[in-house]
Amino acid sequence: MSKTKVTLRSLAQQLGIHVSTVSRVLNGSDEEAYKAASRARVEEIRALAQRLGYHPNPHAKTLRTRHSRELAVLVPRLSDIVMATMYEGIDAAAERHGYTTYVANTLDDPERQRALGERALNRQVEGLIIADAHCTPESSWLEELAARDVRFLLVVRRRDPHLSITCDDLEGGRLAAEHLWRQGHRRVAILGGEAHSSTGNDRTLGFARFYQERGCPVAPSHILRGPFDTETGRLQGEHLLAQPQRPTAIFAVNDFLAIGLYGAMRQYDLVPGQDIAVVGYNDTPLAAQLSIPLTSISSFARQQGDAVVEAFVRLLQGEGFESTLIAPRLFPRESSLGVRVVGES
Amino acid sequence: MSKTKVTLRSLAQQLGIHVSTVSRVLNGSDEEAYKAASRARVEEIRALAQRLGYHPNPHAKTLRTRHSRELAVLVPRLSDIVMATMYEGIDAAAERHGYTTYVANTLDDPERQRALGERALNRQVEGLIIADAHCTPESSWLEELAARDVRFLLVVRRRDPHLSITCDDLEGGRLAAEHLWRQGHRRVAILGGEAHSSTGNDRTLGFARFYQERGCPVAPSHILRGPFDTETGRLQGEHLLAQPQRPTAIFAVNDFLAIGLYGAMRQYDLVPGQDIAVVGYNDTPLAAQLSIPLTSISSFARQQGDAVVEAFVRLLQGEGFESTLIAPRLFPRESSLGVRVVGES
DNA sequence: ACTGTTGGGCCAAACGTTTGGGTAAGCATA
DNA sequence: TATGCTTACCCAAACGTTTGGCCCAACAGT
Repeated sequence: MSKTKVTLRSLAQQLGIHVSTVSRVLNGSDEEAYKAASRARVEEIRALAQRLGYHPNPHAKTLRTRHSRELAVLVPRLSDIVMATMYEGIDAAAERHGYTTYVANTLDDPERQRALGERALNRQVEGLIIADAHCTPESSWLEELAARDVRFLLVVRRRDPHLSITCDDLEGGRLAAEHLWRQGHRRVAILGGEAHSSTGNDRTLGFARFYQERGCPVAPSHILRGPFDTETGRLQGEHLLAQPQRPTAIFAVNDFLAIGLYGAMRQYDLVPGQDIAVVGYNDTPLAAQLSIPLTSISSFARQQGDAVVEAFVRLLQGEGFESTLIAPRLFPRESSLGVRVVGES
Repeated sequence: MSKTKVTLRSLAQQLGIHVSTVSRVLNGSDEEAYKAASRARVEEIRALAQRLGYHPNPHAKTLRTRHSRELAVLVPRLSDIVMATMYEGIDAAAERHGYTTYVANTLDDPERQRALGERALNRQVEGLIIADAHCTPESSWLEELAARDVRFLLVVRRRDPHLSITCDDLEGGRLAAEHLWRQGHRRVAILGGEAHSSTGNDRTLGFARFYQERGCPVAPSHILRGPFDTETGRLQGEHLLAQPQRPTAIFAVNDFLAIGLYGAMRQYDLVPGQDIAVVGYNDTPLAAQLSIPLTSISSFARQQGDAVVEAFVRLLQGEGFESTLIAPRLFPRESSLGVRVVGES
């Protein structure tokens, strides 16, 4: 095939016309094209480009126009199914809009976050999509970015006042609480996740507030914080179950914590949904497929990814934008139904 | 801060020297640098670059050198934990070598695979890492690539004779078989995954061959093929369990199939590891954390990702390379231990 | 006949690098 | 004194685009 690269110049040469004409024809609208060349020429140019399989060199284009049509995405880690799913949404939406994306694993480490973010910026990306923001102020990187007029958008995790697209996690926590409250659970516990993440905080807070408002606050000793993983779920589960006054229901702010909790319960010969009600979060594909299907709250990760890109292209086009909350939804399943609540109530 | 972009030229201007000198100093070795400028100058240039935070424009660099130091990675989907984990390995290794990677979800669709791969090539990436190869010849894209001298490497899934880095899945299947055979299982079944993927095929084949060689071939009706997901695992599990002569052990070629199988078993009031032995594959983090921990075979996905990048940089440096198999390893857990095998044996 | 206007282009600079050649000054050597 | 070798640079072209101007011919209007 094309022994030699097919470029704007090579096309122009073959047609005996100037490269600028070819350029205008090939990347403008019809209108632009017909302004630059006659009808016949336009046809001719397009046909040749088609036949030879011309593709503009994106680096040259970027160099010239200073627009790379690239976005960088920062995630804690891609092997987290929620992040991966969210990123799929980003990827698909970016593709629709002709953007390419880089993704970087920051391991939730502020230093790596900064380093990788800056590297992306040096690579001339047009903006940053940040999915690993910490709501605790260990780092002022986001503020610096804002001051430097770098365009960025937060997703999944928020940190006000920066623009973000997130699930309404306060509402999600409330949903979980309401679900359990309705079934009579009064002694409940929360596996609350990392304190630096708004997801863990908001879900915990939304849940706790619901019970609080009904005069039945969640015992502080029943609110556990820690990493978002299965191992932690097991550990914290063991801890809770060892207590004299066991909770009758446990809300885990993500499904992995819930799965770990399942494991802990099994050690105590307790059955989720039978002895203790369990509610998870994120509605991971696994939730519905576990032996005992897990009640979970969907945060619509894919949609979040989609939405953040949509927001970004609007932003890049100079349109305004405000932080957005996506409504969560609870999917009730066996793990939280049918627990007979006994005792004081 | 840097109101204006800091470029080679801007540096040169401030020092009153020529841009080429700055270039040579800034990106060559010490040797190169000292050949291009005096000791004092070198210091001066480096200091200024440092102070102003100079970063070369990668697009200009690529345009000029025709080397983008970018790799594209094609995966079926990133929300598959195995792929995500493998990609983390790629990402880390690429970072070490100063390469950047793009990743694209091809949804295991040959057309998308081709389209996204070609798009990456048009973006001037230096090579393709392909993790979604089909071993069935619906598409001859790989052969075309080879004919065009495009550099690419397969990972996770192989398709001979193209170069690949994969887990030794035949051996993995054998490992599973040996494990179950030793515990007396003679009536076994396989959830074999997609027929277009070498992973499913090799694991199935390795397993079946082991039993075959011992005069106890796996019944064809006990070898089920289909998608790699949990839903399929449940369906195929239900199918197997409904048969009059139930298998006493089931090998699922990935953990998701196994988890689906758990669900099916529960419907029949059968307990994994007690009534039927189950072995999965990939040793997903979840496997060990399930209520009934799942015996699984690690394919060391992360290492595969790491290795494929290492291989790629060697390849790009013109060094030779041969397809490599990574040894799998079986992690025995509760799901496959302690099943009393009764009946003819 | 003179003055616009428009259609159909061409020209050249610029984006930020890299790199194969200079070249002038200074010094040693023959 | 002529020659050669260093040292420390400079020059210019090239990578593939985009884009603000410029230009010439043909035509319309007055």
